Amino acid sequence: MAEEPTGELGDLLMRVARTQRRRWREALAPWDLSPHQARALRVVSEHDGVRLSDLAEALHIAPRSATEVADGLQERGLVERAPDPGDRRAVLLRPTDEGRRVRAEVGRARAADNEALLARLSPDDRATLTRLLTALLD
Amino acid sequence: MAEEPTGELGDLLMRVARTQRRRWREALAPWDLSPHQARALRVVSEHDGVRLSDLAEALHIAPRSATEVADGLQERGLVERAPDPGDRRAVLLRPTDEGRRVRAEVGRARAADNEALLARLSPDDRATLTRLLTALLD
DNA sequence: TGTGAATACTGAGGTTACCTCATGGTCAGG
DNA sequence: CCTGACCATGAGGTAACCTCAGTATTCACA
Repeated sequence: MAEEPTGELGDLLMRVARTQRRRWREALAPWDLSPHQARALRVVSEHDGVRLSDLAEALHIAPRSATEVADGLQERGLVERAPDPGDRRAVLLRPTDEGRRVRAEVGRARAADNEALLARLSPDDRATLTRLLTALLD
Repeated sequence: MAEEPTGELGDLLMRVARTQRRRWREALAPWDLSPHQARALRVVSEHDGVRLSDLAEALHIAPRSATEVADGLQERGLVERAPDPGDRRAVLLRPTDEGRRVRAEVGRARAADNEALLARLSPDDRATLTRLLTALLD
């Protein structure tokens, strides 16, 4: 039972996305990070001082779940928790040096992965694709 | 913490896919089916007489997990199990009348959903998008 | 033609990544 | 200074996967 032929354009889009997601997951394997963790590391690294609740919002998950994502990154020594000086209820997440290093490596891997996917498109085609996809996002 | 600006083309693609996946999940809500179950119902309806192992392959999951997907559809009365006359180890899945009806409804909903997504693209743009996405699939 | 290896399904039990609800500490407006 | 909202997290639950083992059956072939 092989793949069915590509029917709708929507199907096609989902298939490309699925392929890319799989590639991305594989590219992430050397660091033993889930896509979600990698994204969280990026958010934390970019904002330097991120509340758990903000992380939850960025990741579109419940605040309680952000605690667990942060736990995972903290166990690996990639982020650390610090009290928010302006609000003693809150906890701020910051990248460790190791976290910054890993995040840079992962960023490079992601760029390379992206480039590999798009290698077969001309610059014109890429611009066109960007235009069309942007149009689909409202 | 709002959405970050769209950086890479790969990001853009994933965002469109994610939006579409969410829309699709919502469109499926009236039938209380997961995307996976809907896909399984489609596979079963199209082939009339599908082994569990074939379903597993079509869904890219372990055979054991296909049993559970089938259980879910059977509980809802959408498919039924029957012994394979040609191999007494195997079980064949068939849609019930209700299953066929639901699958048709879901198919219409999916088509409408797809159409809604693509409404803002001209026919030319759709053809172009199809070409570009196909190129990305090797 | 009997027999060992392979195959089909499923029970048992584990993992992951989410969730809700409850709790203790903190903030802020009246 | 008090009441209601808000922050993070413990406790506990669920859905959708997985592996491993077991039973029934088929198949290859000596």
